Amino acid sequence: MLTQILYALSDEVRLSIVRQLDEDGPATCGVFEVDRPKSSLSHHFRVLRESGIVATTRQGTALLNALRRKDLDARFPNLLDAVLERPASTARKRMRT
Amino acid sequence: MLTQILYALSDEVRLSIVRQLDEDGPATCGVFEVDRPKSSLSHHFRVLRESGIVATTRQGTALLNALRRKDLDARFPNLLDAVLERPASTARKRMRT
DNA sequence: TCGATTGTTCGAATATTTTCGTACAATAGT
DNA sequence: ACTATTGTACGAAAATATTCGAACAATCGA
Repeated sequence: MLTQILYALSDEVRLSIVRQLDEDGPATCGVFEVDRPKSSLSHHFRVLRESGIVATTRQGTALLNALRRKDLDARFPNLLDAVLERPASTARKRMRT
Repeated sequence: MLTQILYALSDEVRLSIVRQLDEDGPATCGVFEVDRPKSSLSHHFRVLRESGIVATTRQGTALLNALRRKDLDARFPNLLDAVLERPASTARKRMRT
């Protein structure tokens, strides 16, 4: 649901997580530069997961979080790019750095 | 602030107001098809106003609300169109339609 | 000025979110 | 099996938002 996505993105902590995921690619919860205890972070990741913005998969003992860019772009074209203040993506492929 | 805009748009009542403003143009508070008492509506309009999404001007005894499309597009390109699920406006003049 | 129209403001109840400590669960390595 | 590493789940307190009735304010027309 759109409002659920907008709500998830309307929090500075969660938005900063999404920005970092967009810039650096999938990452485990621990690496995020957010000044919060892990139980708080876990809550924010849950909100991101339940709104469909992030997908989480287990990677050994850690959990890897990835931005669901394709799903989001398919359902709400340009929304993620607009929120991330990037030019609208024209289905262009990202290159490895 | 971006999060403030996203928050304002993350409520069904406010989003429906924004959609109606987008489709029908500026309107007074009374005309909106929202099942809420006026004090509740007033609250939602305040949130929309304070986030910079809507501008309100007095028009006789009523208040006219207008979507601040230009300001929004200037500061957060494509955001409003993406939220309204419309194709991104190119804001470019074209010879062909 | 009176009365009708249109919204805002106030205040308090309700609901929802955020926060964070503690306990718990899953996995990996030794 | 034991231990360390990563997160989740729970629960309760604090912070925010929503809701709505009632009172108030601004404007207009007669």
